[in-house]
Amino acid sequence: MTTDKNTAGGSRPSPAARPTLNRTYIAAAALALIDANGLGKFSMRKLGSGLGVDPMAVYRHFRDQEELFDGVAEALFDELDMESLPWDSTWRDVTEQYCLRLRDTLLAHPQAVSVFATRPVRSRASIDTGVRLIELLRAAGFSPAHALQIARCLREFTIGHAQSLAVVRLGSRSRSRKPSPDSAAYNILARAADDTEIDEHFGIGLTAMLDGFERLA
Amino acid sequence: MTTDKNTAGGSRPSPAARPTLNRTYIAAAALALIDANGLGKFSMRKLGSGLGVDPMAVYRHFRDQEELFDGVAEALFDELDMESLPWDSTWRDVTEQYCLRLRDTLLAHPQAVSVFATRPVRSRASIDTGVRLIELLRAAGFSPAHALQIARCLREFTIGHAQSLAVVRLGSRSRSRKPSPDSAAYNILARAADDTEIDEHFGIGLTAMLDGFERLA
DNA sequence: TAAATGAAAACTACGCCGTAGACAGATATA
DNA sequence: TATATCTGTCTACGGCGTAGTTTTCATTTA
Repeated sequence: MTTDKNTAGGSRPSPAARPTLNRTYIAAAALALIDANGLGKFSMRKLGSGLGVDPMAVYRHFRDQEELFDGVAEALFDELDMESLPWDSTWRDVTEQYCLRLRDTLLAHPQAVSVFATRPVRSRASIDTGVRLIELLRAAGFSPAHALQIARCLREFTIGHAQSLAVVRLGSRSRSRKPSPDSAAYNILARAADDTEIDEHFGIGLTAMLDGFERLA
Repeated sequence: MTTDKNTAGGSRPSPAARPTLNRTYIAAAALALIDANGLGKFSMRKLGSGLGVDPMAVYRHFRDQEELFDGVAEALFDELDMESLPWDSTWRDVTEQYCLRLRDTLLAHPQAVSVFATRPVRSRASIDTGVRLIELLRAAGFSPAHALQIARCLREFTIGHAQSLAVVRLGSRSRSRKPSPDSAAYNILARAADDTEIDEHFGIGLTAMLDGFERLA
């Protein structure tokens, strides 16, 4: 279709203009495309055209779209920069920073949150971080089982929160903000919702959970 | 293509065999299809064929696939049967049962969890339940803002947990269960993971959170 | 009874999608 | 130089969502 730049002969536009594809570069481009247009409008063809490359070129590096999305999730994890957490601080400090950073990073990519939420990240970096977190909790006096359970709970709450918030913030749905159906009870809800920032509760829930975990030590 | 049952004339297979389409019936069929084949393999055409109907017939009742999925989320909410919660018990009892029921219902449809997680349910029943929950928490001594925040936290943790668990349970990915990379630290994690049921932590996190909320009253 | 109405479902068709498979050029290895 | 490998290209197929149009049929009205 757009064969105007590759004129019949089949020579590439320029030799070293593009630095050869690789998984992380492609995954980053895919994430950018999802950020820009939403997951629903993503396609392998658009990715190829965004990369200035034939759509099938991506398949040299990823088996299929699913595996590419695994790569996108991995890219999101890498963006967390987990090594820079205050690992020498208290377990409570570390876990809280972990959650906040996870939340902020996901919310920086609201269109990609569900990609991250719907698959396990199994990269080496991810596993190492998990191990490190468990070790920290063990050192703080938690049993191995409790350490694992705490880590799981925090991760799930944070992702659930980010997902929910991303939905609200993107929210192309729901035209009628306040139908206000003459019920006093509903007005209480509406008023409370008006007065409450949509993300204010995360800190409260996190504190509540961490407080609750203290007594497991 | 499959015109063998409608032989040229165009008469339907049987007059009253199918009770005319409607939103809830179609949404239930869509949910069943998602349960059976996964969200990725769902298509409007398969839905039509599953209903014994032309694919375009569904568009009489839903604007497009997105709106159909809204209907699926609503069907999931209705399955929660929120009216039957122990509304006369303590706030803690009610909220705990709410979370457990939400969790169980979502896990009964692991392939559809992300449909529920990625859109707000705005049906009358859903809003009424929300209002009722807020009222209950208010009556228990929480401020309107805190009531709302507590409800949001519990919902997000529960959905995040269900999503995570659904991913693990379906998990067609990840062939290598235990690569066991000779690290003692890793072995601790692996051992803990072996000894810890994958869903055991939900109760712990829920209790921790609810304990933490007690002090807000 | 017969004609008019209107909703429900079917049919047709368009452009986009994921990706299998064969191929071509560049680069590394012998 | 000969050969293998690695990367990106090209072609093509079947399936997809859904816009636009037409058909069917139950209901209403004359």
